[in-house]
Amino acid sequence: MPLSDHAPLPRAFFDRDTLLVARALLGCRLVRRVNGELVAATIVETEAYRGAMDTACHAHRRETPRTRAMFGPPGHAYVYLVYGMHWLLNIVTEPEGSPCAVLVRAVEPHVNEDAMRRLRPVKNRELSNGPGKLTRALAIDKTLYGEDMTRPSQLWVVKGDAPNTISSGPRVGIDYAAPADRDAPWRLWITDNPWVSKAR
DNA sequence: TAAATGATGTCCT
DNA sequence: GGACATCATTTAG
Repeated sequence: MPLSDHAPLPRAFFDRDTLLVARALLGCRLVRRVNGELVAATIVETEAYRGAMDTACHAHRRETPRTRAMFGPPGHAYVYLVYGMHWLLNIVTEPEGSPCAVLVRAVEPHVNEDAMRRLRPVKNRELSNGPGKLTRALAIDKTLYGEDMTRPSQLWVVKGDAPNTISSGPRVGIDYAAPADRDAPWRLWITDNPWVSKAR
């Protein structure tokens, strides 16, 4: 890949309405440098978590040590553990003080799929068709909490091919949220992409 | 200090 | 379709 393809998306890209960023991220490439190797995967599914007013968002009550990154400037990673075993990757959006983020729910291998398979040795699309699966395949965990993803050091995002069609629906696994937030179609995916996670 | 609870994945039937 | 693994974080007491 030419060097220009490695230029990270700038902070301004993330400093916008979260739903807009969640859309714009589809087709972009998540780039990871691990063990001296470069790996890239296309983002095919995202979810928008829209801050204090969104009862599905971890930051809707107040700032806590865990959610600190979401209150900070856009373009940083918000990584956390769910169910005691899975790391999930979010990218912080909107200005500092507005605790919003986009959850990356599924990716399609693009460059160096072998490295991903070594990190997560499973068959076919099981590799990265889910939020906890892709973090395993890209070696993303707590050590990347708060990482500045606008710098090409360990984890960043580069422009990709814009998808033809985008589909949307309710977010997954947020039964605890208020009905209006549960129903909001803030889960976005590339229509018909086979790497999209299975809906509940 | 203690208890409840997940922005999930895997294995079993 | 359902059970359950597994633990950091949060919230209650």
